[in-house]
Amino acid sequence: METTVDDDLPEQMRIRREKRNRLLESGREPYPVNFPRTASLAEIRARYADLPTDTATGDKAALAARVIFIRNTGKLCFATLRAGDGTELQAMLSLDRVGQESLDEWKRLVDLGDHVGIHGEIITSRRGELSILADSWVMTAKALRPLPVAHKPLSEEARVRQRYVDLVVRPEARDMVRYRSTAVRSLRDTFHADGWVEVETPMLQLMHGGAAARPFVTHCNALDTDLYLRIAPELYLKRCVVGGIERVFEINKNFRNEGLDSTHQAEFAMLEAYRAYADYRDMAALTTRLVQNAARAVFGSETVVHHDGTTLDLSGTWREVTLYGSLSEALGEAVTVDTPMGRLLELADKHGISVDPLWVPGKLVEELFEELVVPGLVQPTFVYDYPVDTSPLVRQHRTQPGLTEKWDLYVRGMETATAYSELVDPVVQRERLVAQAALASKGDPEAMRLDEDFLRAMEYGMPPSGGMGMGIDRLLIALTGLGIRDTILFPLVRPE
RNA sequence: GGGCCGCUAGCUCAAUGGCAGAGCUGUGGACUUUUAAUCCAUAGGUUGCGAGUUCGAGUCUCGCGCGGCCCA
Repeated sequence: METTVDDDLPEQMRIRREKRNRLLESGREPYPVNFPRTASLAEIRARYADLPTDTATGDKAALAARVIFIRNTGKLCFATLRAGDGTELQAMLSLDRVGQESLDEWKRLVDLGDHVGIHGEIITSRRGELSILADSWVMTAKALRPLPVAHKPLSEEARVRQRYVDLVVRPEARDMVRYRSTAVRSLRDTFHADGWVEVETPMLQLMHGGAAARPFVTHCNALDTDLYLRIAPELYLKRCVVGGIERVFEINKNFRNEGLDSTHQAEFAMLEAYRAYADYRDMAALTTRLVQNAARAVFGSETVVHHDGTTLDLSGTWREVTLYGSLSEALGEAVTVDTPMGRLLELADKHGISVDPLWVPGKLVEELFEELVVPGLVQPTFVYDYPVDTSPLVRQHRTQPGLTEKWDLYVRGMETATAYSELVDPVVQRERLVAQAALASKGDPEAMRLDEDFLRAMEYGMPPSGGMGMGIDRLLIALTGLGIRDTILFPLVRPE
C-alpha cells in the first residue's frame, strides 16, 4: 500500500519512508512475508571458523540479519550483519556478482538498521573476514527509524524506555536476557531433579497476605468486589502443602505498591518453595544449591566476576551469623530480644535512624541491623534467628524464646532470599494473624488481614515444613552485579 | 516528601548574557577488499514546556514536566 510522506517528520525518517515507497514502486516488498534462510550467522561462523584468508568455498547460503554497519565503495560494498543473538557476519556485494542495477539499489535503499536477506557464497575477504559474497539481496524489513550511534553509549533512560533498541546495540543487554533465562531454567532444573512440583497460584486475590507490603487494588466486575494483586504466593503454597504436595514451588510475579528505585520494582519475579518435613536449615542447603547451580549454568563457575571487576565467591558453605549477634558486634554492646524499647530508641537516635511510632521492638532491631550490618554483607551470608514480633508466619525458635526459626540471605549487601521453619500450629497462627489484623485496623497499611480460608486450611493440618522465598531479580543482581533496571527487560517507568 | 545535577540536531555532546556548533548519522558525488573506511560537497534546531528580568536568554529568575544521584 502506498503511503504519503509526512513533511513534519525529521529528515532521516522521511527519507527512510521514501525508500520504502521506492521499493513498492519498483514492485518489491519492503516487508516480505518470509525469507527462507539456509543457516544462521552463528552456524556459518561455527562451520567456517578456520577458513584461511582470501578463500572462496564455493558453498552457497541464504542468510538474513540486521545491517549494523555499511562501507560502500564504487563497485564493492561491505556491510556488517548482526543476528538477534549478537553474532555478526560481513556481507559483500560486488558489481561483477550482482550487476549494476542491484548494486545501485543496495546503495540507494539500504540503511543502517534494515533487515536484509542475502543469497551468496561463503568466502573470506583479503583481510581475512568471514563473509557472504552476494549473488542477490532482498530487503526483509525496512527500518523507518535510524539506529543510535553505535559507538556512543545510549543514555540510561533511552536504554530502559526503548529496550528493543538497547538489545540491538548493546551486547550486555542481550547477555542479561540470556543470563536470566538460563538462571531461571537452572532453578527449575534443580527442583525437578529432586522431585519438586511447580504450581501456579492466584495473582488476583480476595485478601492479600503472606508478606508485609502495600498491595495494588483492582476491581472484579463479575463479583462486584475489589481484588488485590498478590504480594506473595505464600498462603496458597501452604494450602498446597496441606493438600499433600510435599515439595512445591512457584516462580511468578508479585506486585507491591511501593516506592520505585534502583532496587525496587512494582512487579517482580519471585521464587517460593515449601517442603514438608524440612526446616529452615534444610532450606538453607537447598538455597545454596539453587544459587550455586544457577551460577554454574550461567557462568560455568561458582565464582563469578562482575563488570566492575569484583569477584563473588558463591562456592562451598556460606557464612552464618545471627541477627542479634551481628548487630551487637556492630554496636559494641549486647543487644538481645530482651533489650528494652527505651534503649533501642536511644541506639536508633545515636545512629541517626528516624523511628515510626507504630514500630515494635523487633522492627527497630531490624532497622538498626539494616543500617549498621547489612552494607558489610557482601559475600553470601545467612543471617539467622529473627524476633517473633516481625515474623507472624514463622515458627517459634525451638530453643530461644522470643526468636523465630528464620534466616535472610544477604549477597552484595542485598537481601536475596529468606526462609522459615514454618508456623503450622493453627491456633498460634490465628493469634498472630488477629494481632496483625489489629495493626491493620490501626492504620498500618503493610499489616496482614485475617484470611479465614487460610486458617481453615491450616486447621486441617499442615505437616512440619520449611519455606523459602528468593527474588529472581535479586538473584540476577547477585550473579551479575548489575542494577535491577538492567535485569528487568521492561521496568516500569513514568509515561513519556 | 526534601536536596543536588541534568534536559540543545536522529544519537552522543559543546557553546563568558551577544550570529546555536562538533563528531557520528543523513543527503549528493568519487572509490572492487572495507573493519567506527577514506576524500569532496551539503542538509538538519520551537535549545523539555510556560512565564519573567534584559536592548538582547540555550545561558539569569520563578513555576511545571521528565530523568539521574543522595537523603527521608
